[in-house]
Order: sequence, then structure tokens, then C-alpha cells
Amino acid sequence: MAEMSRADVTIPLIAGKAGVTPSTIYRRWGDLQELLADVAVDRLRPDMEPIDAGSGKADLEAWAEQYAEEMSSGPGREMIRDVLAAQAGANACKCAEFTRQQIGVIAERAKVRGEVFPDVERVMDQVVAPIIYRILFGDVPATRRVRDLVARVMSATD
Amino acid sequence: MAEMSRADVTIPLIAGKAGVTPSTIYRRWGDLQELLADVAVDRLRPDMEPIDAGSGKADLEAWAEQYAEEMSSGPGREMIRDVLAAQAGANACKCAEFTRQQIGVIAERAKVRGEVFPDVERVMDQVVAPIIYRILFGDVPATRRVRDLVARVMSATD
DNA sequence: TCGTAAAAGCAGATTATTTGCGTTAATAGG
DNA sequence: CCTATTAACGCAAATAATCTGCTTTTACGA
Repeated sequence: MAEMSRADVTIPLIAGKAGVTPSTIYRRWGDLQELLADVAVDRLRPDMEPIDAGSGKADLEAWAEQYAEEMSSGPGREMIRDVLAAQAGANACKCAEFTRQQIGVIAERAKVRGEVFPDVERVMDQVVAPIIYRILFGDVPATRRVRDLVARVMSATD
Repeated sequence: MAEMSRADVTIPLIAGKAGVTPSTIYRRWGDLQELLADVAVDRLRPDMEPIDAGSGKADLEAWAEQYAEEMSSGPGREMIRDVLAAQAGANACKCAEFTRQQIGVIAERAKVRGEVFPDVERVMDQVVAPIIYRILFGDVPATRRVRDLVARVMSATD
């Protein structure tokens, strides 16, 4: 179901699978894109904390690589697109917030360890944003590239 | 026309304005999203070279601020969304290529002046990606933030 | 000028969307 | 426990969008 082509999935079809009338869905969501966005946000919600790899840099590297992997996969791309295609901006906002929280956990852990760790917003700008931008605009971000992004943000001093 | 809510614009409506039959449009583009994506790409094509402000940093700053302004406006957001919502990834790819070229011009100019200037891909990662990410995922990127992004990428030494 | 192929119009069939109305399910107050 | 109220749902008819087969027009090279 989640892996069908977006051109083939329709509200009557979903209604059929869900055992409800199409009008129910139309009334609750208005159109297909809002529904898909809601579903995608749910699936994008992190189900666990970032793995503790011993140091802030290792944590961030591990997290970023897995994140890039998941988001650049077929289903991952679809979910991001679904979230962005909806009119309501709240869904997209939520997704960014999920990510912020995950990085926040890593940052907090680093702080407890007494390490220096960049500001969460800076990580959003220098690691998350490039990964997502390249996924959305055509590139497949290589593991190597992700590692470089992390190295760069971790070595910044200003 | 370009400023109508996406929920209200339909293919029969466009066909009417264009003086053609809906079936003509259905055959050429398949669905509304592909059509909107094509239109958006056309409107996103830069119509001039980045302004020469005297130095690489000034050039990039001026360009980035204008870019952020345009893209975060209502119509700008719509166009980006239209490009990303289409199935065909080629449109999104083209947009990133436009941006790359504009930055390439700035970089080339700086090189001719004998200045040091960061790699185009690095500017994409550290300036363009954060701007677009924040526009897409809810934030309105302030001028101040854009200036910081540029300052950061221009001061990077590695 | 003619022949060919691609594109456009047209109209009917199909499918999706909207809407009004009656019914059911959930819940709060007696 | 019962009932009133409200929100959600099902149903079905009306409307609108989408798809398709076929015909006609247009563009272009022989």
C-alpha cells in the first residue's frame, strides 16, 4: 500500500481497504495530499533515540548516515514528498521538529559528557539541510558526503 | 492565475483559459502536477546573471539574499512545491542546476579577480540547502540568517 | 501537391468529488 | 441507567474531472 505509485492511489481505493465510505475520508481530510501527508508524518516520527556511539561526533555520524539512507530510499523520498506536497505547512514543520529533537538528544548527551558540540540549528543547516536538499533535488547523497558534512560541522569553531 | 490556490486550479480550467480542450492537456502532461511543475521550472529559470557587487563575498551575499527573498515569498514557495510534487525528478534537478550555474558565475568572477572562493558544491550545501530547507519546512529565513550562512562558507578554510 | 505523422478536437464512458440527509456512535448530564 | 446532544459515518444522487476511441486538423518532407 505504502509502496504503490502515487498516480495509482486514490481516495475511493483507500476507503475500500479501510472499510469506510469515500465521503468519510473526503470530509476528514479534504483531499488525497492531506491524507498522505498525515500518514507520512506518522511514519517519519522517530521510534527510538539516536544510538550512543561513544562521542558526539560518532553519534552524529551514525545518526546522519542512517537518516540519509532512510530518506533517500524509495519510500523515504515518497514520504518527504507527501509531507511537502500538502497545503498545510504544519506537517512539514513537525518533521523538522522530529529531526531537531533527535539532534537535541545527541547534543545533550555530548554536553553531559563535557564535550563541545555545535548548536542544534547549525547542525540543521550544515548536515540535515544538505542531505534533504540533495535528496529532493535529484542527487543521491553518498555516505562519503554525509561523513564530510558531519566532519565539517564538528570542526567549525566560530 | 499563478496566484490561485492549488486546490482551485484544475485542468479543465486551464484548458479553458488556454483555449484548448482538456484532453489535449491530459495527453501532453498526464496530470496537473506535471503541468504545474513544467510551468514552475520555467518561471524559476534565472533571467539574468548575479549582480556584480565587487567581491565574491558581496556577490554571494547579494545573490543569496535576493534568492531567499524570492523563494520564501508566497509564489516562490508555490513554485518550489510544484516542482517537488511532480513525479518526474527531472524538473527538480533542473532547478538545482539553475542555482548551481548562478553560483558558478559568481565563483568564476571571483576566480578571475584572483580571490579565493569556495567550491560551488560547498556553497550549495552551506548556503542554498539551508535556505531552501527552512523555507520548505516551515521557517521564514531572516536576512540575518542568510548573511551568517554566507559569512560561514566564505570563512571556511578546509 | 500530396502523403504521412503528430497533435488537437469531440463525445461518450468511466471515475472521482461534492453534497444533502438519515442513521449510528460517543458522551455528558440527569 | 437513561436520555439529550453532538459529532461522525453511510448512502445515494448530482456534479465535475479524467480517460479513451475516433475523427479532423495541422505541420512538414517527398
